[in-house]
Amino acid sequence: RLRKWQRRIRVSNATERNLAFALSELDRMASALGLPRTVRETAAVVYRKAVDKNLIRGRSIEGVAAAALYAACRQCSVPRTLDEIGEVSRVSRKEIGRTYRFISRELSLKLMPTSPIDYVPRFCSGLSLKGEVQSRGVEILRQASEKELTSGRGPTGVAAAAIYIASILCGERRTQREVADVAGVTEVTIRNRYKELAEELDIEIIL
Amino acid sequence: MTDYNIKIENVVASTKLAEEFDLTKIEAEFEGAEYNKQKFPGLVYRVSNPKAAFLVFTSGKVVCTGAKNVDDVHTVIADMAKKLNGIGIDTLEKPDITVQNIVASADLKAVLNLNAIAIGLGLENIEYEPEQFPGLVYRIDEPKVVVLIFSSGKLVVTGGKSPENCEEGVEVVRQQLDNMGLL
DNA sequence: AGCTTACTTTTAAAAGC
DNA sequence: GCTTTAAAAAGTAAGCT
Repeated sequence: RLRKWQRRIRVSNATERNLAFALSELDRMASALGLPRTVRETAAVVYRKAVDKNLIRGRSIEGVAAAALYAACRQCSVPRTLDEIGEVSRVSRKEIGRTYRFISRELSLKLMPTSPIDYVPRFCSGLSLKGEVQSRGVEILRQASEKELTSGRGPTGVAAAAIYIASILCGERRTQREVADVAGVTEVTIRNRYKELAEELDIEIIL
Repeated sequence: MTDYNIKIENVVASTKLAEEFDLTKIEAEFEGAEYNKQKFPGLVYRVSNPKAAFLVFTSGKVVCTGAKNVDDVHTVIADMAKKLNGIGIDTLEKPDITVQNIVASADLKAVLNLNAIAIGLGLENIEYEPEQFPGLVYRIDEPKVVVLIFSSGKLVVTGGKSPENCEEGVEVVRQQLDNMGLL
């Protein structure tokens, strides 16, 4: 029947229109965050899976798109915090977080919590620090992890503290404020974390 | 030796003390009572000795929270009924008091590796987002409680209906961590 | 730098939006 | 889903001196 076909076409149009909108949203947010094409493609895959499983019902396209992007960043080891995703989305950080938990569970993404190490390259380049400092920072984080100094602490804060220490050890000192601004944490957090790392890992910091 | 310092921190209970309440009258008679219908449909009233907070509704139902143990809940609710009677409001004779939730804290006395625990318990069974909150969230089916696990070894058990539920919850977590060699 | 206050998470009930 | 209550855990944040 003609009606039936018209309805299918209408649904199809709506579905395609929604998908197109979601993909443009992913592109817009990814561009604003300076994310590489691979991450956008990963996010698109996550979003399509969510659509295929009818996970959009009762949720906004923008919310699911933001959550898919958040998940994709983590899958690609180039994490952005919920706050950062929230800054380029119309949806609140709280809604993105709740949607992320939902699709993460429904799609069995099984993502490990974000590692502080994955933030090192981005933070270091934001501070114009060379590969040597990055390596130092990563090494400090590995030792910190072995000594149980990262459990329960914010990944960005620990990463920032490790970079702060590494920059000093490499003779390319960055101030706590500079590191704090790039990492999106307060100077107080850098101070608390770096003091703990320096003491527990026996690192001498001479200012 | 099996000293996990399990301590009940909060008990939430509900009951029906009357068929209906005139919250405006109670607000006028009880010192410190707060009632803003547009803000929240219940009247808020705090008491001490034992310390607790009440949410009183026009339906005659009441929510009691903040008590440190189940006995205190009964004591405070009985006191509340007396106070209501004191201002000329009749209350039901034998109110059915239901404990709805108990929050307890405990200490496994061991530093924990939350990443290892996340993998051990199964990423699909837990929630651990250190960027958001330092505790790992573990939902147990039997007893049906939620346990927050911290790297310090401290625990928070919530959702239980009885002190026993909380103790069982701690034991379940302790045993699972022990079996995985993470304690 | 420190102190204080406050928000993050979890849980449950109540009545209404 | 939100609103309101209380409470612990530990990390982070913000305001004030």
